[in-house]
Amino acid sequence: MKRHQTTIIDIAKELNLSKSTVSRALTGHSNVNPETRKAILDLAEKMDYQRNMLALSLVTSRSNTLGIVVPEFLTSFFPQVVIGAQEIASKAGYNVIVSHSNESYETEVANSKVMLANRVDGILVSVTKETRNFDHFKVFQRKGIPIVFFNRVCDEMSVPKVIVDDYEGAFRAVEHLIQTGKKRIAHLAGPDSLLISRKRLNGYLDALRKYNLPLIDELVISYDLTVEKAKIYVKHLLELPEPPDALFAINDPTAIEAMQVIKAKGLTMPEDIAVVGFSNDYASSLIEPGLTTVAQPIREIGKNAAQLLLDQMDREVSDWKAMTKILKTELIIRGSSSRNMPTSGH
Amino acid sequence: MKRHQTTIIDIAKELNLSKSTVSRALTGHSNVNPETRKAILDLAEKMDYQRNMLALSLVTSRSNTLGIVVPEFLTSFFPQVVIGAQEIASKAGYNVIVSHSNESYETEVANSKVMLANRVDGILVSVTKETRNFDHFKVFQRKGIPIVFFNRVCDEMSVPKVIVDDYEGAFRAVEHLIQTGKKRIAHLAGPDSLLISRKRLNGYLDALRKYNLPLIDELVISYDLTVEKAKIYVKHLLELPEPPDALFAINDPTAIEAMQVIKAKGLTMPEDIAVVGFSNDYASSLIEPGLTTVAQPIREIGKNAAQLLLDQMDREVSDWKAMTKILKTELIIRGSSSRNMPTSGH
DNA sequence: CTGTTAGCGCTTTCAC
DNA sequence: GTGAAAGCGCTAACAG
Repeated sequence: MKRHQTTIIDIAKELNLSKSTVSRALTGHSNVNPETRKAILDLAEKMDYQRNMLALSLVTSRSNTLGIVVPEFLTSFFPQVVIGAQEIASKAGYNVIVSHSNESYETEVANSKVMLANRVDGILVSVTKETRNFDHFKVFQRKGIPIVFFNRVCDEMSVPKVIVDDYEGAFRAVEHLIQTGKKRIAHLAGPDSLLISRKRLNGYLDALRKYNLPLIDELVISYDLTVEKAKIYVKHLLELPEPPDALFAINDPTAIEAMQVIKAKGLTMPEDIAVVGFSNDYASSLIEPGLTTVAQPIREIGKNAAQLLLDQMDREVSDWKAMTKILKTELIIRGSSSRNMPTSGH
Repeated sequence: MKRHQTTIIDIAKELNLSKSTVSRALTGHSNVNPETRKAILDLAEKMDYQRNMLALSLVTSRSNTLGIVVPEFLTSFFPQVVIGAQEIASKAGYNVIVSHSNESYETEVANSKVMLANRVDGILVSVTKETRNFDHFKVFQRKGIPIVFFNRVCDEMSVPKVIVDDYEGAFRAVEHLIQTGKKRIAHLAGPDSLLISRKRLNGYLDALRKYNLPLIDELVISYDLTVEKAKIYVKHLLELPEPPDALFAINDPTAIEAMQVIKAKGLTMPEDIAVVGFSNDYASSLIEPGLTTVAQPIREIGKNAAQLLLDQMDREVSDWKAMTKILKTELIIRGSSSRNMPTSGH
């Protein structure tokens, strides 16, 4: 199905001009006779002319496109980051192409190749839970294409990163549980491959330590972030001879799954067991009781990451700085951990 | 910042071959000496060669890219549609570029131009609530680029569309409310510009009619789908001299906002007022009581739309059929409209 | 099996 | 002010 789109040559022929002149008029160069320019612009409009960015990119060797590679698109987190990033990108005249990897390493590798093949001028990345090898991203560095990680970052690459104070946030969350009198605090952690899992785990551990609570091995479980496993492990925890009296979950979706299981068992929150999540997803304020959680500035993460990327692109490769931007979190206390709080609401 | 990416010429020079041979080896053509091929493939790998899709697209005049234009990215609806569409697209070897318009007509027009400039081979569109003029999409038709609408479709364009049985779904929802004994059923409708608003409104009206309930004008309100307005109108409804005993909302986010207002007023659901939404968003099962809602097969919408688009691309322009695919909805009854139902849960 | 050539649509010197 | 020509990276005839 061969279609023909209007080109500058079509316009040039129609007006008996050279394509150079048409190009100049269309791109707003100065050296064009005002009348010629007007004729060109009018005809272009009339013929639905739309500049071919592919050809432009080929000649300028910049695509004016940023790539975003995210691990999933199911929870509201990544779409929101994308909104933030897109806002900054389009202000700077860049288009954005997004790909999600469905938490699959293979797909992530394939997606990164698509970004390369489409000659993105830079990429924003948050890796899958399976990703342990980062060669497919190191290629970008070798080629001199700026890369910025956010949220789920690659520890071994020296590039800019945008994260939140995961350790601090986790510490405060667990401290809060301790201060409400909880003693057997469980932690449903993420996979060890993710830095955020390890950081949040460390926050948990240090909070216990600071308040001289013993670390109870059976109360700390790393899992793969799937809904099914979350359910299984929460059930397991609740059926222990000495079940936990509180649960700190790696993120809100996990915490919410936990709450469902807890409710189904007929236990009450926060008395029987208190729950704290991480992120402050939209659902956290809707569920009953409201979910206490460590709020992250999600859209800001996207904005900061995009800005950092744009900053790199203005610089020489040698000038790239591997700075890590750490955004603040805020503990939001709701009914899942505190009886004095509104049971739900915004 | 001028970077140089490996090209087939680099490989050709290194191996003392012509770029044609390199091209043939890389694209898997048959007529290449196995040894030469291996040498080429190995070197390409070693040099991080990545085919330049921009150049390819220029010569083949197909970009192997589908565009998706959605009105917003905040609710889970559109990201889920994108997941479905992307699944089908990538199976067929197409990349996807997504743009959201933030419910702004201006942005939508700009986004459609970006799609054109990037020479997408087809687009999937759901329009903003502001869109009343469709010229920016008609250009695609004129250029012979297939276009498929979904969810928020353009009524005046004769192209394939994927929707759900909005009328039917709304009718069943309202019928359900009537059957639980409700008599003063309000409807918080969407803007009149959207076909889905009108269809759902008609379902509402016909249900009233069928059961001989009077249409009470003050109970039907069209609004702009913003959170703030939802709150204001729900409050208004509740403060009427004769407030409604049920509310059918255009979609789940609206219904959920309504529920917050109702709870804040200390009213109980479903006794004081029953609520029904549309979509079955994730949050609907979490909120307390669970939200009765008309479930749509969200991901299927994306899959069907993408498939319809691919079908067009295999055909001559003259063969395009403007068929409308209507997917089934299902009424999911939860605690917001029925006391016998579980208060929440999946 | 491999090389040569033309051309996709555009910008950009360099002339005139 | 405008045109001619080169070239971005690649594929696809057409030769050999």
